[in-house]
Amino acid sequence: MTDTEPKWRRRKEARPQEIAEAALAVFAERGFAAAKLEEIAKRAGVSKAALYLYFDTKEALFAEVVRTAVAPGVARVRGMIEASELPFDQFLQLFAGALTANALTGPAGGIAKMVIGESRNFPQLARLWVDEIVGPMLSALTGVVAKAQAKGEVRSGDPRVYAVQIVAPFLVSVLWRETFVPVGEEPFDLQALAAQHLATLRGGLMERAS
Amino acid sequence: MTDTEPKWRRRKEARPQEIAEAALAVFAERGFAAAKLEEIAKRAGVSKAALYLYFDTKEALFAEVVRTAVAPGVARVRGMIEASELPFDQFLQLFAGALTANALTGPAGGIAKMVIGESRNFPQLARLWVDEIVGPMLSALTGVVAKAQAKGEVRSGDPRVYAVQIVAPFLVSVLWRETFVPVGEEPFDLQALAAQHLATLRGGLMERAS
Amino acid sequence: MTDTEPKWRRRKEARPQEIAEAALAVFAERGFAAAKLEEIAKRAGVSKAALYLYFDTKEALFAEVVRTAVAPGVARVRGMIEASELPFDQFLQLFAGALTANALTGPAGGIAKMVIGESRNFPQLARLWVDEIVGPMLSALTGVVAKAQAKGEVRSGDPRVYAVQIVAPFLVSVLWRETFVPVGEEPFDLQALAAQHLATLRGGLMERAS
Amino acid sequence: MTDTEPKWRRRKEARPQEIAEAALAVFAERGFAAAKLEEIAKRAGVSKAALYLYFDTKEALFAEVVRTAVAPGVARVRGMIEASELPFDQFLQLFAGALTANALTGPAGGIAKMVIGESRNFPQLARLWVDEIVGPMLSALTGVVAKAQAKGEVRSGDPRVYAVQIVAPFLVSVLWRETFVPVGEEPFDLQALAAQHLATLRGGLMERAS
DNA sequence: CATGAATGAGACTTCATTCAT
DNA sequence: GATGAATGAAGTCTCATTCAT
Repeated sequence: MTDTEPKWRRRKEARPQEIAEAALAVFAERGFAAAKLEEIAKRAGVSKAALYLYFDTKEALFAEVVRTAVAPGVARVRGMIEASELPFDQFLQLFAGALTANALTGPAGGIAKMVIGESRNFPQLARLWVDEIVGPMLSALTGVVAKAQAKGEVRSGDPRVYAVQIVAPFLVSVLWRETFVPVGEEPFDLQALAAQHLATLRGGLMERAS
Repeated sequence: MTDTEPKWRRRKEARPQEIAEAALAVFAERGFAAAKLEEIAKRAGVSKAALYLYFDTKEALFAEVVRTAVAPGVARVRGMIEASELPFDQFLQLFAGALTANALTGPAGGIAKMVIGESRNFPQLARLWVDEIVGPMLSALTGVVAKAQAKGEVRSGDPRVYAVQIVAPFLVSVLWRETFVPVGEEPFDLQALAAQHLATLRGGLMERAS
Repeated sequence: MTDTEPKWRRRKEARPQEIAEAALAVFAERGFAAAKLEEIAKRAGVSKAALYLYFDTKEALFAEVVRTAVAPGVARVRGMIEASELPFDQFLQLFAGALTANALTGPAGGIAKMVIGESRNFPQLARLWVDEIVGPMLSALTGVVAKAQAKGEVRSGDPRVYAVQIVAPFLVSVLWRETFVPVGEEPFDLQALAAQHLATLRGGLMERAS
Repeated sequence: MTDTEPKWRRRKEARPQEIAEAALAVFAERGFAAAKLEEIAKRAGVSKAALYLYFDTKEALFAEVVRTAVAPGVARVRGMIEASELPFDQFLQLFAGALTANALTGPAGGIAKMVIGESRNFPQLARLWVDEIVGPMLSALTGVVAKAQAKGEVRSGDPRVYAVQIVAPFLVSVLWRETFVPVGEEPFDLQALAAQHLATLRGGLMERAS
């Protein structure tokens, strides 16, 4: 009745969220099969059995967690698409800035690992990602490129390939961070990489032949 | 008398290779934890127990398989390094051609998945790969870029980042093939991608500002 | 409503004890290697997996069980030592009485078998027993004998050997019970053996040469 | 044809004997279940498969080995029985001497361990030993004691118990050697033990009360 | 709601035993 | 006769999942 409970006690309503976060972390680190519910429970500060109050199976928890992690990304993609009215050069800058800000902080790396690593074991997962995230993102980007081509801002060529060229270095450096930084390798400075990448996209890698 | 199908055949020399190949396939598909020795054995056409005649543990089999898959790659990297005396433009062409030829056929995608997916669970594996493959490859490429910069062939900028920019689209399209093609997505045409990527590297993505 | 026999019952406090007892019995009968966890579990009325809630490995269970069986013995040895102020003759009687009472009822025989049979495979076990049980017991007995020698109650001679002479028949008859009685041999009547043994110790086996 | 073979090459006829010896050693050290055929084969210098040329199963090998180890003992027991016409005092001396000489060198300790440790798993083994060795030996000794009692050389009392009293210290010190000496304990000097034991049997442990 | 206790299914691994050479 | 190669059966151990409190 009265508020005799210590103030730091977590709210019941927060539980599913806390569990999902713990699960995301563990799945991202270990992969699906090697992740133990026990560890997830411990990190979430609950008992193993409690997980089943909120999720039916390990698989359901996994799917839910990955799906949930998608939501913010989706919104951001939509934003990018809307920004596509800008001149292409400015668009790129905006886009790179968004990627940098997000990829730096967020759990994107861990999620990417999971999707890559478990796609064969969970085709639904791959599908979900294609449908909800990667596909839209890639089409949007492709569309922007195509539009820019129409406006004469971008050279001719397969716009889908251009899209990959734009995104790939960011993805690779995030995977690098997840894979090799833990064993002592130098991470990439995303900020610097973004700047240099933009410059290259603008003018090529090589000195003007002239 | 007639060929009465013996229960098993003696093939000491062939077996380890056969097992390693089966293991590579299964590990690449499932990841370490989800791979079952039973399936590896079945694909190799031997009993589970036979695996232990050639490998001490599942982990040892995994490590060995991933390590072995490295060898051809190492040789190729060496080749690239030697090619570094060429004009940078020609070098790029050669390099892209080599990647294309190899990444198209080989098990590179599956191996990449394994390394990315299991690096947290097997840090030794990540180390091995950094030390033996990725590290040398990246340094070699970085070195070539730096040399080209000294000769005025390449713009100023962090050569390590340039190296990533060069390689990233190839890596991403291989991961795409492993991850999303199995669920019905269109693969990338590496050949075409290579051509367009080289063009972009040469002159930038965008139309000359004039 | 009625007592619908739940699949299992919660008995946190009782379980470890129950398991330990079952394990002791099975180990004593079969030895370490031949003992199957399945049988231990069945006798304890739990599943195989439940054993691992209380013990980390089969080996740990074995060690723990043997170690635990030690405790009462230790106390008894201490008691004997305190009794050492008695005249030697009375001491012997007390000692034999204690051995008889214990060796008759307890699991001593089974434990002895285990220690003897598994000492090579588990040197730690042999050490534990020497340090905690056999060593102290033997030294205590040796000390009592030596003291009695000093008081002129016992003939000259190696007191450690006297200690063995005193104990050996009891040990042998317990081993006999464990080894040959199950195949139909007559057991020894410990009570009678104790009486006759004491008499012999007092006056020798042979008629006075006169 | 000609004797070009190195002279140290083992004869085929020696094989079974060599295998049996190796097996005895391994069984004595490890017990039946923990003994690995691989180790036995290695010690005998043959392949695992070769064991099956001479013995049908592991169990058969075990039984055979233990049975074989019996033979010399049987002969010795017969000898003792024949010596039973001697005055009891001299008989004891002879008997103790024989035990000492044999128990010191032979594999008796290991065999005793095996019989004790595996009697529950191999009741036939226990039976065999009772029937062939322990039983005859004990009856013989009991008989000698009884005869000596009839001649007034030995006090009244259960002759079977006397037999145990006579033998027990020897048995215990051999078990001690097998069990605790490997972990660093001092062995008993059988010679000295024999002497002191005989003295005790003659005149008791204690100073004449008078 | 929450959890400690329990379990069944399944994985890796070992080993006595057999087969083809 | 001898052996290297192979296997089936079995054992230890793990873990997602469920029950009783």
